[in-house]
Amino acid sequence: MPSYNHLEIEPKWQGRWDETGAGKTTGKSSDGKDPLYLLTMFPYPSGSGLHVGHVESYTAMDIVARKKRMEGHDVLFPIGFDAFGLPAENYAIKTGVHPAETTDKAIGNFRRQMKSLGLSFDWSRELSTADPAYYKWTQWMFLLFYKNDLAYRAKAPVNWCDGCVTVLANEQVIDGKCDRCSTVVVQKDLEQWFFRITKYADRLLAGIETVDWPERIKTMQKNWIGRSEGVEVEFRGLKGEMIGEPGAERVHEAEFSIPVFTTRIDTLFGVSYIVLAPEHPLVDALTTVENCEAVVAYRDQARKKSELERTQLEKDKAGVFTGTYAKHPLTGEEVPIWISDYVLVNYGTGAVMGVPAHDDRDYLFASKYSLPVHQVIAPPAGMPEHDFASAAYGDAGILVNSSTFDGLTSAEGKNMIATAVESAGKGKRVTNYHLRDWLVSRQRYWGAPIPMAWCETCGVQPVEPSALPVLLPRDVDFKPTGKSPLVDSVTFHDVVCPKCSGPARRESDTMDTFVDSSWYYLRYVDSTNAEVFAEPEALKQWCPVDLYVGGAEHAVMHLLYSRFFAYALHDLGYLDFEEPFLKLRNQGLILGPDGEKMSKSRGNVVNPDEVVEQYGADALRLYEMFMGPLEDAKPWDTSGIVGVRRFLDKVWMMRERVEGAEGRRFEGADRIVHKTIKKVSEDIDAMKFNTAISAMMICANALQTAETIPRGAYESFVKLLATFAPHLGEEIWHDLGNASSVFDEAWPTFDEAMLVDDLVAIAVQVNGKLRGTIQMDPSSNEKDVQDRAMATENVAKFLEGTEIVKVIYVPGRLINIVVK
RNA sequence: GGGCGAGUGGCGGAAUGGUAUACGCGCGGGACUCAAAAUCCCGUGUCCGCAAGGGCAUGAGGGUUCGAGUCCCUCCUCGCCCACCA
Repeated sequence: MPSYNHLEIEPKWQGRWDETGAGKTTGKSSDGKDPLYLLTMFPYPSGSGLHVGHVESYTAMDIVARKKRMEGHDVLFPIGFDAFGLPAENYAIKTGVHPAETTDKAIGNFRRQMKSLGLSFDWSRELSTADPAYYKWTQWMFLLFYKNDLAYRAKAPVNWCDGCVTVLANEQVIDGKCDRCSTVVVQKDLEQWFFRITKYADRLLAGIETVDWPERIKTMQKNWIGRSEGVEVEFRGLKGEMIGEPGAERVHEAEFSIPVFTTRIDTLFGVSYIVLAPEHPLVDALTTVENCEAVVAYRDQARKKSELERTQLEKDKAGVFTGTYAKHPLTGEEVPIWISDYVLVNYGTGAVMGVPAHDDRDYLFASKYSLPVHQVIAPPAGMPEHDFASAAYGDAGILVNSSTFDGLTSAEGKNMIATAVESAGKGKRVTNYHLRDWLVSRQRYWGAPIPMAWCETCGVQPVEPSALPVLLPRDVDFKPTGKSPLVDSVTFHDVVCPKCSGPARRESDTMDTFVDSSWYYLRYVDSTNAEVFAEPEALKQWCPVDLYVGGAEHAVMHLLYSRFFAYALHDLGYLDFEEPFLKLRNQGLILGPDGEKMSKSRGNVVNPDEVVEQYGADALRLYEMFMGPLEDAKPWDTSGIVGVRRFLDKVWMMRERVEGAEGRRFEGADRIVHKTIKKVSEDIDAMKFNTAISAMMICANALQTAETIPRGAYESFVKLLATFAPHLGEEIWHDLGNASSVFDEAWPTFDEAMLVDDLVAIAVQVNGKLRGTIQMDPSSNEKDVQDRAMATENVAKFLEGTEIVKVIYVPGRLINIVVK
C-alpha cells in the first residue's frame, strides 16, 4: 500500500520537537519582523478530553504560528488550562474524588492529546488557573481592585441558581436559566462581591470600535453594555394619607419624589400614570391603608416569580394601584402611582412613566385597567393616521396636545422638553446602561478564595499581599449547602485580623472562574515569575495579543471581562495598552455527522484520539481545515478524511520521483508551485485554510502528471504543506536528505514572472452569453483578441446579420461583443 | 419585538461585478488483478440532442449593468444573539 505510516512518524517527530523545544519563543526576530502574540482560548480541562472543535482552533493557529516563524517572526504561542470550575466539583460531590485530582488527570490527558496533534505550543509557559502560583496573582488583582474601589461588597437583588447552589453574574443567566445547569434562576437579595465594570461602560463601548473583531461580536458587546440616553424626570407630591408596613417610616405630604427614566421625554404630556417596580423602596411609603393588602399580596407573588416567569408572561401586564397620586412635572396634573412587575427594579430608576398612547407595554397595561390614553405624537406628514383603538403608536412623529411644544418633531421635542424639565428643576439628562456590575463571588469550593477577612472589631479587611496566596484547603466536605464548603473548614476559617490581629474569619466565597481567565494572557509572557504577575518589559514585548481565536460563546462574558481587566490595569499603571486582543476570529461549531450539535446524549461525538489513531494527526488537522471556512458551523463527515489522507499519501509518494539537483528543469512544475506559494501565503494570512488546501491539492495533481519533479519545486511545496501537516512535512524533508528541521527553513517566496502563463483562456461572450473560449498570449491587445474571437466559428454564427454596438474587453479574462 | 448572518450540484463547499459549480466526498465507467482492496485514468448541475450545440439554473420576484451568486428594493425560509431596558 503506497502510504506513509502515521503511527510511526507522528510520535517520532513529536518526541523530537519536544526535545528541541520547537514551539518556544526565540527571543529574536529577523530584521523588520515584529514579535507576534498568537493566542487560542485556553480550554477547561474536562474529563471527556479534547473536542474536535478545540482541534480546529488550535490547528488554525498552529498553521499561522508555523508560517510566521518561518517568515522570521518571533512568535509567542502559549497554552494553559482554565482549571477551576464546577464540573470537577460536582464530580467530587458525586464520587468523593477531589477536584484537584480530577483536574490534574484531565490536564494530563489534554496535554497528551495536544501533543499527539503536533501543535507547536510553547510548553515551557504552560499554566493552570488552579495552581496556587497562578491564583496568587488572581487574588492579588482582587486586592488591587479592592484598594482602588473597583471591587466592593453590596447587598443587591442577585441571580441565584438552586442547581449550582450559588449566585451568578448577569452574563451567566441565559433565557432566565443558569448557563451551566439550565436551572431556572431566581432573584435573591444577598450581600455579594462585585467588580465595578460599569465604571468602564463608556470606554468599553468606545474601545470596541478600535479593534479588528467580527462585527457580530462587537454588536453583541455593544448591546450588552446597552447605553441609552434619556431624561430622569421627577414626579413629586401626593394626595391622601399614606401608611407603610409596620415599622416603615411615615412620609408626610409632598415629601416624596419619584424619579423615572425615559428615552421618550417627547411623550411627557402623554403620561397617564406612574409604575414602580414591586421591589421599589418607596412602595411601602406610598401605599394607602385601603390598598395595603392588595399591594403586599402582589409584591409577595412577584417576588416568588423567577425572571423567566416574569418575561414569559410578557403579554400579561398585571399590577396594583398604591392609592397615591403624583404630580406631572410640567402640568401639575395628578397621575396615579401603580406597581407592576413589568418594571424592573434594577434598570434605570426602577420606575417608569406610563404613556399608553406611545408604548406597547403601557398600552396593554392601560387597556387592562382602563387608564386614559392621551395621544401626544402624530405620525409625520404623508404617513397614515394611527388607530389608537387597537395599538400604541411607538414611532417618532410630530408633537400634539403638548402645550407649547406642539408641532415639533420628536427629536426637537426631546431636546426642548428635556431643557424645560431641567430648568424647572424637575429632572436631568442621563445616560443609562444595561450593563450591571460584575458579581464575582461564588458560594462554591473549586475556585480562587477571595482574599478578605472578617474581623469582629475592624469589619472586612483585605489580606496582606505578602500573605498571598490564600490557599484552598483540601479537607472540605463538598456537599453544597448554599454556603461555600470552605465555611466548615476550621483551619481555613479561623484567622487573625490583618489589621488588629484579633480573631477574624476568612471570607469563604471563591471567585467566579471568569476572573481567572480575565488576565491569563498576561501571565503567559512571564509565567514563572514569583515576584510580579509579569515583568513590565515582558508585557511590553508581547502584549497586546495580536490574534486571538476561540468560540463565539464567549462574546459577552470572557471577552468583556478581559477588556475590563485590561482597562483597569491600564489605569492603575500596570499596562501600557487598553484593548487586550487586537484581532479576534471565531471558529464555528463542528457538528456531529447528523448535523446536530455534538453531545454525549446524542451519541454523535467524534473523539480526536480515534481519528489520530486511524488516519493520523496530519490527516485530522488537514481535514478540519478543509471542511469549510473557519468561522462557519460544519457537520463532521468521516469519509471526508479519506480524501485528505489520499492527498497526503500522494504527496508522500511523489518524493520518489524527485530528480537530483542537476536534473533537467520542468518549467510547468515551477510555475504551478509559484502560483501555489502565492495562494497559500495569502490564504493563511486571511485564515482561509480551506482554499489554501484546495490550492495545494491542485498543485499536487499537476505535479503528479510529471514523470520527474524538480527538487526545488517539490521542496517549496513541502514547506507549504508542513504548516498544515507538520509530521509528514518533516518526514519528507528529512527523507530528501535535509538534516535540520523544515520549520527552520525560510518561508518560500514566489517570483511574479513565474505567475504569468504563456497562454490564457479568454472567454468570448456575445451579448453577455458565453459562446466560446480562445487561447491567447496574455500580452495580446484588444484588437487581436477581438479578431480572434470573431473568427471563432460558434461566435461568428451569433454575430451573423447583426451590428456591433460595442466591445468590452477585460484583459486576460473575457471579451464581450454587444450586438443588436 | 429588535439586531446580525446565511440560502449555490446528491453532500462539505469555491468564485476582486467578468468563463457559476474550483477542491474534496459520493456516484458511474474503464485500466491493473484469477478476484477483491488499494491505486491510476475518464465522466458526473438540469433539460433537449447521435453529435456539434442550445435552453434553463446560485431561496422567490423586481431593478441597476455590456455582464449579477456578488450591488439595490420587496418577499420567503433557516441560523445565531438580545429581549417587558421604559
